[in-house]
Amino acid sequence: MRIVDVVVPLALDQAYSYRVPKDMALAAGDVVSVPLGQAHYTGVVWGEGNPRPGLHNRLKDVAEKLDVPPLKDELRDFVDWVSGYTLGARGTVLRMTLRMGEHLGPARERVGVRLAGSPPQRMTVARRRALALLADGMLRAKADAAQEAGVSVGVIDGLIDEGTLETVVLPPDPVAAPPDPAFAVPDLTDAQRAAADALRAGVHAGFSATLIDGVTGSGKTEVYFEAAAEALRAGRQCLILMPEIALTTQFLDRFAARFGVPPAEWHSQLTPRKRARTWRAVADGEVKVITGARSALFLPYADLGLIVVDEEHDQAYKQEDGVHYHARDMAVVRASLCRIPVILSSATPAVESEVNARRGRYRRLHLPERFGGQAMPQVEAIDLTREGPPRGRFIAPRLAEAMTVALERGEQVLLFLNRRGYAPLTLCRACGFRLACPNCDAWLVDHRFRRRLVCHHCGFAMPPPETCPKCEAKDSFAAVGPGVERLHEEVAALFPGKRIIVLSSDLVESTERLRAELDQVAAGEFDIVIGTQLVAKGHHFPKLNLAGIVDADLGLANGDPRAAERTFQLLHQVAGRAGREAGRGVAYLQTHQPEHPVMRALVLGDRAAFYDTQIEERERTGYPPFGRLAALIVSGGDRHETESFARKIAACTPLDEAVRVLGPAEAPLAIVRGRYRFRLLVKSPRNYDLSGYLRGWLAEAPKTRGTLKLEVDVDPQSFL
DNA sequence: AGCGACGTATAC
DNA sequence: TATACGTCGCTA
Repeated sequence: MRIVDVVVPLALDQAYSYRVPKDMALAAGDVVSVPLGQAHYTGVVWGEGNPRPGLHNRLKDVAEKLDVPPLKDELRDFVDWVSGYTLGARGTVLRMTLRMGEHLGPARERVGVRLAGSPPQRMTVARRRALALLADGMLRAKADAAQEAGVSVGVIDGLIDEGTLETVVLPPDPVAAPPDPAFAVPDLTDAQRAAADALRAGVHAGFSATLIDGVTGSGKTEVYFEAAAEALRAGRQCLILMPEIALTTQFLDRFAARFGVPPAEWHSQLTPRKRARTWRAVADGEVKVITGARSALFLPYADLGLIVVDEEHDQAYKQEDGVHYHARDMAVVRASLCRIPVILSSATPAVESEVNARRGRYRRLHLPERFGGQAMPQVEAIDLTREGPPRGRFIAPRLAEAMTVALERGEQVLLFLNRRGYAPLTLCRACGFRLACPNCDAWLVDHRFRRRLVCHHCGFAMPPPETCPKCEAKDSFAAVGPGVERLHEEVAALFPGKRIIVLSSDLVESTERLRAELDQVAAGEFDIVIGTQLVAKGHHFPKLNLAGIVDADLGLANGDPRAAERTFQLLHQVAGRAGREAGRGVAYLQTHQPEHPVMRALVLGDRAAFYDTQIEERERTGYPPFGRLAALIVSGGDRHETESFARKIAACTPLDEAVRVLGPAEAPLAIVRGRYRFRLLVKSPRNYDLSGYLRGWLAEAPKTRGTLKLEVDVDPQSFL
């Protein structure tokens, strides 16, 4: 009797062994259904059976082999690798590749209709409309026909019953039509062509990692599209990772302009059916190009030939719950296991990527100028200590002046403030009491549009109180600091009659609505755009020449060594929104510290010097990539219990001269959702098996019980 | 004793 | 992830 090891998508590291029924042919990678406890699970054959002694007589049989292409060796190796590196259970990692739901059966049959017989006995207005549409004799999907004719499907069904229309079974519509690499071959600049040639050659040369580095508008996308085209010509699949897939209409349009059709999409908002069909189409090799969020990295590609990581510096690539992984780094790992090229693209690379490029571990392709020879916007600092706005207002006179000029010219203005709501803090003028979240270690943010005080960490919300909860003073609250809503108030007063829109994630009703609003902005239907982070990314506004950054210091407030890098990346991106088309753009930075390296780098346009300072600092302090870091986060409902558990973990730290363990310390946000958080930081040299060290440690450490939870974050984004 | 609530160990 | 099975407190 043959026995195989099967990994099931549960929080388990081990594979379980099953007997193989005589008439079932199984090989490693096959997707199977196995009995486990009371239920059946979809699992994957990992190899020949290796049951622990004593289990032999208790083994169950594999129930069924599913009709799905087997997971390739390279994908199983990837699952093993990610699990080993992140310390996430192998079953948990496998679950990310099996996220196709229960709709894997044959695609739902679609019914097409076309004109067949004589007109119906009884003619109605709706029937006439439907027949007018179908008079051409063309075959149409039933639902499409109903929609196009403006009638309900019931009308079509009625005509089918009468014999006026006949039905035809349609093949399931493909998840995505095949992109055509020859559809619209672009004219490239010399620099772009050189870069594209290098990437094209790389497509046939096994593993390589390339950083495309060029300012916003320098045509990085066009360049990596040529690499994708080459992969397509070779008949292979291409994955394009994006930080946030839901907001990328413009990207889909650009792709369609180059390849004739939009790419297939993969993200968390797909419907279950679409998700299952896409999964299958990827596994069958039917889908050639997938653009997706980080989870697309775990799909079962039939023949993956290229991975692109767009905006590789973006924080959204770091998954912070469940398995903690960084999709950019894992993309490099997957490319290496598959022996294919990976392309990282950014105008402001992560310091880690910059160092890899400087060391020669990544090849660097530099695109020096904006497409069409346009300059980057000129950036000017406004020193808030010397020329700030009057108290209670947030737009400095010089910025207001520039806005007036731009608006008179009929141009658009962008004001960027990375803070939702009206004001980040509400305090009582009488007693100084600050309104805080009952569940978190955070202030309540005043959202006046919604008439609510909201906690941004747990979602707690309450109506604004009439009196101070502490001293009971009436009408004593004062809003402190600006949010986009408060900025809107000020802008409306300064520029009466101008069309203003506030774009902020909490005001977004739906993705479609947001897409529509962004399109309206692009079409020039608004004069002033006030936005949070949302507006920094990838939207192209042709009439926008002036960007005002209301509080450039915002991201620098906490002492994280990565804060400067983050702020630089974000502000650079916002400034890049200005003047992409109409001419030379200008960006104003309102700051209290114009001499800060971030502000100097932006004003002088000296990116290299900024990276020099960051790299020098990381090297001096031994932070990544010059040393390695892991965080252990202990959380629990009781403060004392949580802290003492964190201490117990710290107490069994294995001795190793190379490793330093700091803490436990209260996490930067000590209480979230009523849970207390303590954090241990583990620092090791660069070439050190930190995952192995952590595994050894946690095997000896006490196990969590009750509400206690221990999370492991290898390569945490926050260095605090 | 008998019952439900709750927390934890286990699944091949 | 789902469930069995233990412990515990309560009622009668």
